[in-house]
Amino acid sequence: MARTLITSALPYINGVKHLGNLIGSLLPADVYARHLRQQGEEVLAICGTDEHGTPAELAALAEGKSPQEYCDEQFAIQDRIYRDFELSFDYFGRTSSPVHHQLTQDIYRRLDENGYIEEREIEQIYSIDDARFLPDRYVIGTCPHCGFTDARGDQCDNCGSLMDPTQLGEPRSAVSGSKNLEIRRSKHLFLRLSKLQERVRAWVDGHPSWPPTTRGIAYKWLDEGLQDRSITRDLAWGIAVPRPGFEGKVFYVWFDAPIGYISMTMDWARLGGDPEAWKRWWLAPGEVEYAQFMGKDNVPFHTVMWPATMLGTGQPWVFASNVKGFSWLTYEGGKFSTSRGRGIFTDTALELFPADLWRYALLATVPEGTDSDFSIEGFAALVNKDLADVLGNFVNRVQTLVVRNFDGRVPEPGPQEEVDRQLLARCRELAEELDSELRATNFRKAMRALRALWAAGNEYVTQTQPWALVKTDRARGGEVLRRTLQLAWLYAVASAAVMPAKSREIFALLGESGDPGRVSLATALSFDHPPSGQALVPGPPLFEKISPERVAELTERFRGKEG
RNA sequence: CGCGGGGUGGAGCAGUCCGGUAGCUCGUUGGGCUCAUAACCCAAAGGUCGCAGGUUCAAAUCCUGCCCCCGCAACCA
Repeated sequence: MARTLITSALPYINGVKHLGNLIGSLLPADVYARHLRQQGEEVLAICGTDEHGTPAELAALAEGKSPQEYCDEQFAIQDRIYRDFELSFDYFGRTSSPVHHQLTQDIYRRLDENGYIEEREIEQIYSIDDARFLPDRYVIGTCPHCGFTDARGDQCDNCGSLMDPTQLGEPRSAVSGSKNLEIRRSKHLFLRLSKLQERVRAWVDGHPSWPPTTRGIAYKWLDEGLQDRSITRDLAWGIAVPRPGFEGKVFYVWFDAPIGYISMTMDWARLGGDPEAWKRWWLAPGEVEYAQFMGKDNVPFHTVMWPATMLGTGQPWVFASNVKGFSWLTYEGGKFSTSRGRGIFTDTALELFPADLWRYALLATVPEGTDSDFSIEGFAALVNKDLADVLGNFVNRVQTLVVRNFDGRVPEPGPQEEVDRQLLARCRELAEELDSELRATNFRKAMRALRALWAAGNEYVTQTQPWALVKTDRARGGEVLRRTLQLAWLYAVASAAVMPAKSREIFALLGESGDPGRVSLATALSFDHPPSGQALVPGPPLFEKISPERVAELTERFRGKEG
C-alpha cells in the first residue's frame, strides 16, 4: 500500500486567520489525514507558517520588534489555535527554521548549476527615508485614471486600473508616508521558467484526474507561456542569497515557501530521531501518494512555478499526485475583513463554540468548485439540524431507552428481522460512500453521506418502535436497542475524522475507553461493538442548539463596520 | 476588450467535461409517532436552469452575442 504525504498551504505568519483560511486548506488536509490514518494507512501530514516577506517585516517594524521576535509571537498564537482546532499535522513547522534556509539555498545552487538562474538588473522605487526598496503595492499616490488619491502602485482600489508605480501622481511610501522617493537600479536573480515550461506541461499532462479548476488554472499559465521570474528581493527579513554581489538581498517568499514542505519534513525527521526519514517521503517517487491542499490563489504556484523549480534541480523528487484547490468562502455575502472587523476569525470562533461544530459546518459548506457563503444563520441551521436534531438526538433517545429498560447496559442479542438486515446494508453503503468521497477529497459529498448515515438511525428507530417493543416482546426490543447502540458506535467511528472530540464523547457515553479515531470503518461495520452487558455512562445532550436570539446577536456583532 | 470564477424552485448548493423526462440540504405545507434536545419518520407543493439567438430528433449541459455578481491569481500570502 502506498504511503500518503499530505500538505496544506502554509498560512502566512502575519495575523490570525479567518474561517475562510481554515476551510480553504488546513481543515480539509487534516480531515483527509485523519481519515486515512484511521483506516490504518501510513500518512505524513505537514504544515507550518510562511514567515518571510515584506508584510512580516513591516508588521514587526510597526510593533517595534525584530522580525524574528514578531514571528515567534505570531507563530505561538497560530500554533495554539490550530492545536485547539485539533488539526493533526504530524509536524507544524516554520520557514524561519535553519534547516529551511539551508535547503532553500541548496536548491538555488542546484538550479544555478543546471543553468536555470540568470542575473538581471531592474528598476525599483526606493524610499530614501525608509531606507528600503518598496514593492509596487507599497507605493501610494494619485491614480492617473480616476484621480483617487490612495491608489496602490500595482492597481487602483477605486477604479481597478492596473498600473506601474511610476505612473502615480504625488507618489509616497505606504510605510512612512514619505515622498522622498527615487528610482534605483537593482540586481536580481531570475528563474528561467521559460526553459522549464515544456517539462512542467508534460508533468501536468500526466495528471488528467486533477479537479477541473486546478487543471484549468495550470493550463492557462502554460498556454500564456511562462516568463522568467525574479526570485530575489531587496529585503532584510528572509533567506540570504548565497552569491557574490547579493549581500543584503533575500529570496522572494514564493520561492522559499513551498520548499518549506520539505524542510519541515526534515525538521520532523530530526526531532523524531531519524534524520534521514524525510527521504522516504520526498525522494521516493512511485512509492508516495502526495496530496496538496490550498486556496485557488495558490494553484499556479503549486501546479507550475514550484514544480518547475523542483524539476530544475534534477533530483528525483516526489511530485503532487492530487492538487486540491478550493475557492473562496465569503462571509454573509461579502469578504472577510480584518480592518473592518467583518467576519469570524479562528481565535474568536473557538471562544464562541466548540471546534467540532466549526469543523462540521465548514466541511459541509466547503467551497469546492465555486465560492460559497458562510452565514451565522446557515451555521446555526447545520448545528441545530444535523448535529443536535439528527445525531445528538439519536444518541440521546437510544441512551434513554436503554437506561430505562435495560438498566443502562447493552442488551443481549435477540431475534433478527428483515429490517435489521436492511439497516446494516444501508449503513455499509453509506460508510463506503463516505470513505470513497473522502478519498476523492469531495468533502461536501462526504458530509452528505455522513448525515445520511446519522439519519438512518432515526429512521430505524421509527420503524421498529423499540419503546413499544420492550413491553410486548422484550427479546426483540433488546435486539433493536443493541443495534441502535452499535449504530452510535459506528457514528463515533465514522465521524471521528470530522469531529474528533464529539466522537470521543459518544464513545465515552457507550462505556468505551478507546479513541474512535483509532478504529477503522471496516471494524465498525462488523457490528460487534459495544459488547452486550457493557454499562453506558449517560451524559447530557451532545449538542446544544443555537437560539434565534443568539444568531441575531452574533450576526450583528460580526457584521463589521460599513464602508 | 486585464484575468479567473459564478448566475439552477424562498435560502445555500450539486448536476454542465462525455446533450436525453431537473437533484440535495434547509425552509414551507400536510400526515404519522410520542422513546428523544417542541426532537424523529413519511409525503406534498414550489424551478420555462441570467437574457437573446444558433446547432440537434433532443440543451441547464455544445456554439455565438449580451447583461449582472464575486474575487485578484507572476513584485500582496
